[in-house]
Amino acid sequence: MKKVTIRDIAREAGVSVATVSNVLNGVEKCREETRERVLKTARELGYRPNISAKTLATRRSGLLGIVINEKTEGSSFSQMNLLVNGMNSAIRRYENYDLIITEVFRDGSMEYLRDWIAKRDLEGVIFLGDYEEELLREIEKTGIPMVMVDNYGEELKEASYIHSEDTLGSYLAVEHLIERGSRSVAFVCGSLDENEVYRRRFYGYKAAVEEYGLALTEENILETEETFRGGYEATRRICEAGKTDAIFFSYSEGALGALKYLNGRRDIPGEMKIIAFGDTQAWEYTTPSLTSTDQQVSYKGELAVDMIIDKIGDRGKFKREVSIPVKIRKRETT
Amino acid sequence: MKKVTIRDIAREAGVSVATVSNVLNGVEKCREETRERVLKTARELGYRPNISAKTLATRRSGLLGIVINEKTEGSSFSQMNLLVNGMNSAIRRYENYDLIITEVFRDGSMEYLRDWIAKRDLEGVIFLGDYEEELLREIEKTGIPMVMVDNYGEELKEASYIHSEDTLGSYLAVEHLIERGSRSVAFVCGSLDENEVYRRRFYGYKAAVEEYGLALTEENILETEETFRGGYEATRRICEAGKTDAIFFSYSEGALGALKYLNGRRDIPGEMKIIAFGDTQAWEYTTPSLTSTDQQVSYKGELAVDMIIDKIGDRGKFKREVSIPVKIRKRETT
DNA sequence: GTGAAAGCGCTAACAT
DNA sequence: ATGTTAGCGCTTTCAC
Repeated sequence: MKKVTIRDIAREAGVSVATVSNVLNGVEKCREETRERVLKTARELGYRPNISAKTLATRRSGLLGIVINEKTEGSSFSQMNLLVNGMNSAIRRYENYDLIITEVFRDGSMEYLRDWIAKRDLEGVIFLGDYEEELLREIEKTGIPMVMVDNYGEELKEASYIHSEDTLGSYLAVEHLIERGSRSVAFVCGSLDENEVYRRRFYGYKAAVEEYGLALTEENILETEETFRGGYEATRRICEAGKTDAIFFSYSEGALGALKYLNGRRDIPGEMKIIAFGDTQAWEYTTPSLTSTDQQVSYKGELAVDMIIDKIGDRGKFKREVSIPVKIRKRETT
Repeated sequence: MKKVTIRDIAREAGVSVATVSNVLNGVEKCREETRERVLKTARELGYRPNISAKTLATRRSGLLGIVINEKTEGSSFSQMNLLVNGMNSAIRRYENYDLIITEVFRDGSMEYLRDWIAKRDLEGVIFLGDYEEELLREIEKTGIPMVMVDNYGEELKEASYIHSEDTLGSYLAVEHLIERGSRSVAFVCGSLDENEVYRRRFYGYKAAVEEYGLALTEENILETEETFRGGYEATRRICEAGKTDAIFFSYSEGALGALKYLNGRRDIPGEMKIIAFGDTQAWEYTTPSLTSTDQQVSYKGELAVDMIIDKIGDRGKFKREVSIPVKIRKRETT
């Protein structure tokens, strides 16, 4: 079964390659009759377009890059698979596009990334999670359309952003804790310095705490490593201090660590309430089941693809910022 | 910054494009002096190869396809991200290769997949999880090198397979339960009919049960949906029957559902022991922490890439089957 | 050891 | 409405 080209179709259908190309690309420059004949022979011959040739001729590869960072991906608990799931659903709607994937490691990935984008003629790239501003700026210089997911970067002028309603979501989460009776809520997150997402969530926390007249104390703000263990340790410290009756986790793994520490030591939610930013089916099945905020991860993925394709159409101009609403899933920890 | 081509390099370095091409591809047909001059100008000009052109000329795209199925990916708990993590690590070792990804949905994905492979000139494809035999056979007909991960398919003659030591692993897991004092072990899995992985795990279970002289009863074998809920319901049924003191979960989510049901109802591990096939960091932090079998998922991903690249080198012939050893991570549920 | 030239499959002027 | 043709950037005989 050798390769069928448009030349074969042209010969067989008795037309020129240009006509075949036109028909195949939906260019309306021929009469219906020819159109159908070309389409028919194409089908009969089992023609499959060769994208490399097309790309070479047009500079359009139909390739969207997905960039993942080591940290996000290494975590067995991350919701990256849901994101990718959403992207895969969305990409099916765009016949000529495919997803190509890479991972950025801590060191010197910039040159790698630039090469990657250039050599594959990527048309757009979606970044999942956090990256150094410098890397992003360098990539933006190449002029490629970019969409950032779960990541804020004030300095990029043309990239679009998708994230959760971090501030509002956190406000609602903390409000929920207070409504359930809490009088002192702790806020646990990763590095506030390095991570705008956590800063936003902190603003939401702060707003709720002040709004409801609770004290905003330093000991109630804990920056930890973003792991199960980080949550466990934070909870231990909080309990040892003994002044707090609820914890908000900015990274959801932490909440599982918290439950581990609390079970057998404190009554949940009586003595300690827990809420986590980020929902997972699993949270229904922890002991006790975990109240959390649902960020519609899969939908974020779909949106990312739709947005990047829009941007490609708009020739890369035009920045957008989309916040995905957050819903509270109330369960046993509150 | 316009596109730099080998033609530019040739002109600048005062040689022909053929020589540039040779040098760039490491063909040893010129003297050291020319070689260095070409390399130097290439660097100075900021040359980046154009893969589409290369692919068009050579039929080698440097693209490896990853196929995911809807089910695996939709599960927020799947370890797909770890697999992809491993693949991304491995792919970095092969300068000319990249990973392109797609998802197979339940219906009529065969034609889609064939097109995908053909139009992108994929050099090899890695399947994660389960697919219909017919689909796989059709793809194999195209002659493309295939590597299957966590999936057994007796009928494919040239594809290679990577999976866990399912039978031995299950044997060890059940043996562990028995050694901890169990006298009646239940086996919970998804559809045995449809899934060879579960059949293998069942053989291991059966072997251990017989080896240690326990009874092999029908009520101790439960086929359920492979979800948290499936595990929860299975556990409820087992407890209501009241004849069993340990459960082996072939899909690890089930174990979380089991804990949910058991906490407050039964003493773990006193009255009921639990073990799950498939480890996750999270299992350290459940209440109680979950004993499980570690299948080195990330390593599987690396191996998949290495194997497919080998196959591409060998021109697609030569079938291999690799079983990844399974280790038991003993925790509080046993 | 190096160069000239044909060609990979497709697109897009430009002609007709 | 359709055909001719010149590339897109690279590889690869085949000559020199």
